[in-house]
Amino acid sequence: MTENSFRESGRAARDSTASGIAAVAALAGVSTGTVSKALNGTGQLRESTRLRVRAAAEEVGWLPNGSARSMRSGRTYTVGVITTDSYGRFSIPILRGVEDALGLGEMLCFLCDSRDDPIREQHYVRTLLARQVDGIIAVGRKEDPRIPLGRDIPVPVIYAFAPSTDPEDCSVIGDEQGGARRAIDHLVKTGRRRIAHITGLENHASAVLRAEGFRTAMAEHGLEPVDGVWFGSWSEEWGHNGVRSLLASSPDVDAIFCGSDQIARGAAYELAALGRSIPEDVALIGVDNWSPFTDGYRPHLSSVDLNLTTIGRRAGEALLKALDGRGEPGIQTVDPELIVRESSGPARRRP
Amino acid sequence: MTENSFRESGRAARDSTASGIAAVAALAGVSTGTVSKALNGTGQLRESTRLRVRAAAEEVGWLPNGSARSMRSGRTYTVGVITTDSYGRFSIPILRGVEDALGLGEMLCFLCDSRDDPIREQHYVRTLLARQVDGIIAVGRKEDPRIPLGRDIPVPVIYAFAPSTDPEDCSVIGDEQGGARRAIDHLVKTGRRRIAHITGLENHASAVLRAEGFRTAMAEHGLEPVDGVWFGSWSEEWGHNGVRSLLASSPDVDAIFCGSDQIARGAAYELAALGRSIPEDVALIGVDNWSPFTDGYRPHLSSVDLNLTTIGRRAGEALLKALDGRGEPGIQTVDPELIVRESSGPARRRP
DNA sequence: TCTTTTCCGGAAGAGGTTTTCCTAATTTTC
DNA sequence: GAAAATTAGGAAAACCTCTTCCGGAAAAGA
Repeated sequence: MTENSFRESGRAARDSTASGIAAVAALAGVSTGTVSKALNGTGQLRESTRLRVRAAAEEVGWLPNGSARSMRSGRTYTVGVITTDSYGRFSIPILRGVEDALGLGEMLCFLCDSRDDPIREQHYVRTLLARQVDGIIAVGRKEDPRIPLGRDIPVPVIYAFAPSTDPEDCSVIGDEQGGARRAIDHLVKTGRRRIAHITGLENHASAVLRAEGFRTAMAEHGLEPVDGVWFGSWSEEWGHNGVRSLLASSPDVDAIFCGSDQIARGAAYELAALGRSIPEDVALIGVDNWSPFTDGYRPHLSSVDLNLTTIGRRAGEALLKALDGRGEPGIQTVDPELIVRESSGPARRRP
Repeated sequence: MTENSFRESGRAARDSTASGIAAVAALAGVSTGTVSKALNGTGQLRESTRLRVRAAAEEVGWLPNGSARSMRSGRTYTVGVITTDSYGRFSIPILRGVEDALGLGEMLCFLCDSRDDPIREQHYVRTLLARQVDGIIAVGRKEDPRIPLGRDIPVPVIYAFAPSTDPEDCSVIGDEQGGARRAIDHLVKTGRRRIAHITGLENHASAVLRAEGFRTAMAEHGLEPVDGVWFGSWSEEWGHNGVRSLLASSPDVDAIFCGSDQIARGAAYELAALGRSIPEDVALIGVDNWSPFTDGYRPHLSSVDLNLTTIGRRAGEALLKALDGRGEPGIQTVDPELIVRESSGPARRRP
């Protein structure tokens, strides 16, 4: 160090206006090429040189210039995430998973909210491509399949939650039917037989798939659904109204599988108001595992967690794979999980 | 057009491997500089040339290379958004506002979730700076002031929701006290006198500020708070418990200002269970205007909306200003709004 | 001491765009 | 029809980093 100080100060003074790697080079008394090698651990350098350069970089507070790097490497280590939902409740955990997966690759996300507007979406696709993103993840809000982002997109595209209608695309989605099956299996295993299903909008794939899963699982256990399937809306209020109607027509129901935690919360309050205790008289299971509702009040609600964060993580991983040339088309499903809480506890022993 | 076709095809053939602007230049039979001018509307060009170049760009599907552009201009038209919250309920609307503001400037957001971990936060700051972001927006989850992102950050930083402790920084926050005042004013104006306040954690600035606003507003109306301020947690369950305790000690309360919609929803159910009707016996107002809770069931809840989206928009605008050299340090507050719904409707006429 | 090998580090170019300067071509003016 | 004025478009540099190719110096071997 000391024997170099003359050279260092000399160069530094001579070239003190340089910025970026050149400033580091000047301070360390080496060429820019050497700095690059020292900082990236490439090339053949004396250890002392490497250390000297590192120290110089530290001193001038050097940070790599991403633009310059991308221009050379052709990669930006950046992905675009387009969500059709205004980053609603579903996009958020998915985003988190995406970030988890991409963070490992030192990648950053551009977040774009298309607000379900095709014009905005196309605009974002162009903007993202102009910024040379390495890939794009399209996050949906519903399970309903969606039209692909576009033809001839020169980077990999992964669809999360809402799959692409093109089977050649890569999509990562939740397993709605599996979730319903887990709920029903659990209810049956804990002794319930008169099971009803109150769920959301009939024109949502999520509701339809859950209902299918419900019917299939019931059939497998040799059970008949109580009063078919009650479609309504995704609101807490529908939980109240649905339960009221249900109990009026089938007062002997002993379990209700609800299409969402909001519906389940409404159902819980209404059951209490009608004098049924949970879980002794009626067991309750929701979907989403959304804590403001599952843990809002007693009893805490059992719920099917679609593992949205995992969906996001898988989508991120799929993208990394695709960037690595190992992309696999097709639809990948993520296993849901049943979170058991008080509302599906043991039934009152039949008298 | 026709008289140029020879030249065009000649150049195109000779240089068909070129990419980017060069490919367009070859196809249009002009130089790259001319293409740049034609596409950007700069320089002195014949209209026919401009059109020819545009057509060529269209034909080869040209998109500008963001990296190259940034390298020349020094601007990336990119901002980093660091949220301390896992993009929770508060960050989301703020983000939306940010995007609204920045979209006008054709800017894109890098979204980073620091998860309240200072190490992660510093990591993201470095990463963002390395990517040459034009600015950074730090989004908080609570109103509690936060330590600045760092010293010597070479780009403007705007703090949203959680202000910076350094008054020289630029922060955009909500007006908690103003929100409380609006709620109380409305209650008093509609004839309520025995008003209580049930709110969240005592060590959250949000709760403390709302409580202060509550006390001040009450004093201004010459009223005494019923039973002081009930601090608890931010949960629906606390709404139940708080109301139960409150009614036990002060059964003549005629309005409750709740620190959140979740608390208010719990309060609503408990009041109903105790035989008080809303709003005839007791009026109810929450904070957040979070529709799953305000519109969850009857009665729909009145609520103070802190206008988070506006906070985000203002933050974005402040950043654009700062980039324009017109940045203003200090704390900027955004006006809240009281959304009146059924729960604060007219009281039962006193017998 | 001279040759061969090994090791360090420098010079230069590429990547895509914008911009400045400058020349050539066209139009205007007398 | 020639000189002046204006306009159109080309050439090259700059932005910053990484990488390839090479030359020079030191070390090792003869």
